[in-house]
Amino acid sequence: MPRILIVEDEEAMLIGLRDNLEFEGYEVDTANRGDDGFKKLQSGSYDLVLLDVMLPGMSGFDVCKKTRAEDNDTPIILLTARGEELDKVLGLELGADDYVTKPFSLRELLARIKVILRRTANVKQDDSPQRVTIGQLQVSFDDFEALHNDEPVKMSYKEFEILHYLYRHAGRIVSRDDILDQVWGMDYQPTARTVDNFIVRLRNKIDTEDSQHIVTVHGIGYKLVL
Amino acid sequence: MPRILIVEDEEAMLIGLRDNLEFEGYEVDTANRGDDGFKKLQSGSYDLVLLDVMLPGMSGFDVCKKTRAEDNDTPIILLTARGEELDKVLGLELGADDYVTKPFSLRELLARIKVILRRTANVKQDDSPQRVTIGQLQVSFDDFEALHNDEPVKMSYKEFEILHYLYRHAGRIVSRDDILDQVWGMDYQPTARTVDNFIVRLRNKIDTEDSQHIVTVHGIGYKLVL
DNA sequence: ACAAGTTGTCACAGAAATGTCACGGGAAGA
DNA sequence: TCTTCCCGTGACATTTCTGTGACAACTTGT
Repeated sequence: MPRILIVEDEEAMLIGLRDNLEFEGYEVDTANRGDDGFKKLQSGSYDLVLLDVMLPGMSGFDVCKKTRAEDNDTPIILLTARGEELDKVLGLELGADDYVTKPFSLRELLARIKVILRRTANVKQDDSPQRVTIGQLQVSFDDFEALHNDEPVKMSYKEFEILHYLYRHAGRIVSRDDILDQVWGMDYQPTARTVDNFIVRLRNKIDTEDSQHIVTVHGIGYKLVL
Repeated sequence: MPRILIVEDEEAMLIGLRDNLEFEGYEVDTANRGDDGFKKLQSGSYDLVLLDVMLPGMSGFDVCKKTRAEDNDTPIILLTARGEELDKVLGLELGADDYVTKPFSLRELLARIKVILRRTANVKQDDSPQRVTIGQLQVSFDDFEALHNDEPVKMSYKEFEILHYLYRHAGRIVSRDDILDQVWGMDYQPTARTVDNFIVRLRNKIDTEDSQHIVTVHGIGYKLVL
């Protein structure tokens, strides 16, 4: 099911949206500050974002612009209050995909979400697989391929899985247990030491002498910095 | 460079689109009435049309329908306003290839244009000779023929099928199960080992010592590299 | 600076996946 | 019926991947 991020500071609205979207079967994540939302967006792991304009930390407009500036194409629906600078939105310069004006009907919002998800689903099919840059590697998680200067780099399935997990949570700290649960599953789990070993292998392929992308957070876990 | 026709009555939008598309290197022609646009389309000399829905003279919907009725396959992207009968568009019954909802981001529109042009470019290529080069072989999937230095190489039906499947997904990884499902069908399926055997046979015919075209991706499947 | 706890690194062995081969059954054609 | 060609299988060799333990190097708090 598609993953949706809601960035909204008004508690009641946030909860209302979350519950309804979850009821519709979407996976929902939330943020109540603009800057937090932006960070979460950087992970690139959402299929769509509902973005309030008036936000503490960073305005929805800015989140939108900065996201696009990073070549992040995650579809964005802006939630604007009546009278807010609609011109900006309409002027196309922001890079948002759609917007709704508060107060809006839930059915209308849901319809728009569906339309956009459907549209992007099509685009994704046609488009070549997503390529992301991590350190000195160009990685495509879709077809398990990693390139360094257009030369393929060997990576095992587990290495891809771990890197993918780190990537989806880029910028955030993940514990060894998180990784074990996600990649190995709750049932069978090797030593926590095993994770370190994979980290070493990944580092050898990703990091260079002058740039560390997989950072150790002593006592807690690891963090992927893009 | 591809030729694009813009049919749009709103002056500002028309000019904005035209300038941007020209900047991207497209050849652009314009019309500001539905009936004019339709006439220009009849010449069949465009690679793509951006078609507004709300138009004087003839609606975009009608232009779309009549164009298709004339067996004219020029790709059409509809420019719809919010709230317009999206259902119709979505139902594809009109024969449009895609649509964007105003307000749309320019980057999105450009992306869609590229996708469609690429798609149709491929189709055109497919009409021409059906002989492809895979490794040291010249293969024609239509007449089940494989040549190596103009000498026919024996290949069984199943070998062709598997190679064809790999070829259609060239560059992407296909699992043994994918191959089994596609070539043998969901019902009867031999051992996964069987696939390996065919891979060996194909490799003997395709690969040379210095160039591997059928690559194994450990733990996942195989990938054909052209 | 020291001790205690964490993490980095390495080589190795068992496990799992793949490569390869030869053989038997079966279908199509002679 | 006999031959020939494909196909699928199983056994075995080979390659690749995983997980572990040992030890070095590093952090942290005292």
